[in-house]
Formats: sequence, C-alpha cells, structure tokens
Amino acid sequence: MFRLTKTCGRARRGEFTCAHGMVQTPVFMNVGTQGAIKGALSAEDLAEIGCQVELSNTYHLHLRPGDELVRDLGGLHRFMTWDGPILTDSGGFQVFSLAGLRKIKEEGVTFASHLDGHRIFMGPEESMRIQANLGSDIAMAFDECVENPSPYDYVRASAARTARWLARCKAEHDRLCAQEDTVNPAQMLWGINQGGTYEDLRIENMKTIAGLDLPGYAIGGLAVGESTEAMYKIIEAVEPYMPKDRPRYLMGVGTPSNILEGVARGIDFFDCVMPARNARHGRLFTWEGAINIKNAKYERDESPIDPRCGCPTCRRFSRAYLHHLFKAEEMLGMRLAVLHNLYFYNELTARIRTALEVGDFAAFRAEYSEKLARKI
RNA sequence: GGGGGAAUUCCCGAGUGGCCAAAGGGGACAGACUGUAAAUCUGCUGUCAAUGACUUCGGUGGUUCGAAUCCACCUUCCCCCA
Repeated sequence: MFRLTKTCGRARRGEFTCAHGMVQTPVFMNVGTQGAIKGALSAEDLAEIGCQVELSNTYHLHLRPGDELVRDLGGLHRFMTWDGPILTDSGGFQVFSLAGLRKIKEEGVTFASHLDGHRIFMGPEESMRIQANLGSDIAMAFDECVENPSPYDYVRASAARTARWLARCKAEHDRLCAQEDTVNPAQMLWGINQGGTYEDLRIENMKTIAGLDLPGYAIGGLAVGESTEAMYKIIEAVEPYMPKDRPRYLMGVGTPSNILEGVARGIDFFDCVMPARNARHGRLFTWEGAINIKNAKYERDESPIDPRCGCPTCRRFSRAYLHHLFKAEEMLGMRLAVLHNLYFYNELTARIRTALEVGDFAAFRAEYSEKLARKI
C-alpha cells in the first residue's frame, strides 16, 4: 500500500498504491470539491496538468447532487470520468468553514444547508456512508476542524471527541466495505490528528489514533488562523509520533513554500484550494514568486507566465493575453490561469520527488523555500 | 425663426445657499485568498510642505459673511413647434 523508497532527513519519497493506481509521493492532490475543479477544468484536463489524486467533498456532494445518485450512476470515478485515485474529505472542514450554520454534539453535527437552510445531520457513520456511496479510494475520518487559536479546554475536549468519532468511523467503514454491493470495497479510511496549537494535545491525540492501525494519517486543523511558524512547530512536534510506514497528509496546506517545508518535516500528501482560487483571482505562481496578472505592468508583456513552465497555458499564451482576458472577464482567462497554477503545484511536487531521488533535496529547499514565497 | 431643458471630479450620475473635495454606480489602480457558502472580498481614486491648506462642479461677471447650488450674459448640447 505505502512504500518508502528514499528519505532525506525527515523528508520522504514514496509510492502509494490504491484501487485506482499508484501515487508517487510527495504529492499534491488537486481539489475538485463538487466533482469538478473550479475554473472549468474536466477530468481530461487533470491528466494533462499532471494530477495524481483528485479530491472531492462529502458535505457538498451529499447536498448536491446527492451521494445516492452518484452511487446509482456508478460512483464518483465514473460520474466525473476520472479513473485515477480520489480522496474524499469527510465534511469535517465544513464544521469549521460553516461554523455559523452548525451545532456540534457527541453524536455528530447538525448543519443548516448553506444552499437552502434545511437541516442535515452528519456524524461519523453518515460521513462514512456518504463516502462509501461516492466510492472514493481514500475516505477521511469525520472530525471537527477547530479554528486557531481556541481555548485549551475546548481543543482538548474537541480532539478527544474527534478521536471517539474516529473509532466509530472505523467500525462503520469496516462494515460498509464488507457489504456485497459496495462501490469501492478497497476504500481506505485515514485518521485525522487534531489538537489545535497545543503540542501536548497534538501528541496525546496522535498516540491515541495511531493505535487504530489505519492505512494513513492526516494532520488537520492547521492553516486555520495560526502563524506559519506555529504551524511548522506543530508538524515538527507530531511527526515523530506518526507511523513511519503510513502516508502522512497535511490537510489543506498550502502555499508552494508551505509544501516544500512540509515535505522537509516528513509530510507525503498535500491539498489546497489556493492554486485554483488564486488563479481565478489572477494571482499566478512562478519559480521566481507569485505575480498578479491583472497588474498594469503586464499589459504589453509578451512572455509566458513563467518561461520555465511547460503547462498548456505557458506553451501558447502571453502574459499580455492573460492580462487582457482577466481585465475583460473572459472565462478563458480563469481556465488558463487554473491550468497553470495546478500544473505548477504538480510540477513542484514532481521536482521535489526528483530532488529527493538524486539527493538534492536540501539544495532544492535552500534555493526555493524563500523564493517561492515572494510576490513579484 | 419660436419655446423648453441640460452642462458636476476618468465615465454615468446624486446634490438646488453653509454639515461638499462633493452620495451612489462603473472604470482605473492595488491588496487579500491555505481539507472551496470565494469568477469572492478589501482598500484607493483633485493637488500639496497634508489632524491643515489650496484648486475644482461649461465660461465670464455679479448677489451674499458664505455659491456646484441664486442672478446676468456668453458657449455647447438635447427636445418640441414652425
């Protein structure tokens, strides 16, 4: 399932295998919350930009079009015509992002739908059933993503509850996978570490969930209010307690520099809405830093977004053209920008993998960690 | 030829005596965005030695302590009647 092929300090190069293929790690997973990458990208585009894993969302697909409909149509892979690995997030992030629309109890969370306000109850069992219907390769545990900073006592109680929810997730997941008509009997369940910015809570929680012997572990509840330095500190504190032979996933992170620094701290899987969202807003990543294509200085710039980029956008189109498309609000501009940014993220992890293989990772990190964080 | 209406800061447009450097849009300029309620949100948009000063509301002159707002004439545009 997961095999480490090389390490460099805490950084790891590995291969992960699931029902829909092999994933080379470290990897960036491309976010398509509702079964599509925002910016008008299809599964076909995902292949072209080097995507290895697509990520979709339990809460959103449950609301629309409905997970039972997706199951009846053959599962999410068939529905969106993506044959590669899919990870589904559990709805735990919506406990954070839709904080004003939900109530948490021991049994689970009651949401007021952000679409029409109707009540939706989602607990560990519901989340597992929805993800089973979607047929993803990796189902994430249903957790509470707690905003930072939050009071110690609240975080301690919340992390303990999330750990109890994890045991319920595992029981329900095992039951569902054993059923005859299950969409993806090889679906895995990954656990999620919580504990806010408190190292002792993080470590205690990690020890507890590691005992469940799950095929993968994630660090959740980061990049939700704390500083970058605080985030790195937590990763460094928890990492030693994560099983060495299982993939580690840093949920929702992050900037190109965050990913590089995450790899350096022992992370294998990443995902983030940032490349797609920033692309839609005109902020494009390059190997020299991020540019804002809407800036007047690109009006007559005939060079590509990044001369070192091999993406479908950079192979053909100039900054001047992209600038025009954004100013004119042509949707092609957004699409070309998203193609570029996601290609860039996938290429970033590909170059990190190569650097790990040839033993250049430290040099690569030294060259790019600061450079990638620049805005130019 | 006769009658009526209008000219406001980059554009549209509110304002009809002091609370007006002038509402509100748009555009321009810039910023934010981290398991997506985000093709969204925020800032800024007369000048300067700048908690104040100066210039500005088609032009010129006037009334007034005070004028984008009132008066006279001029210019331009629009509408109606011939």
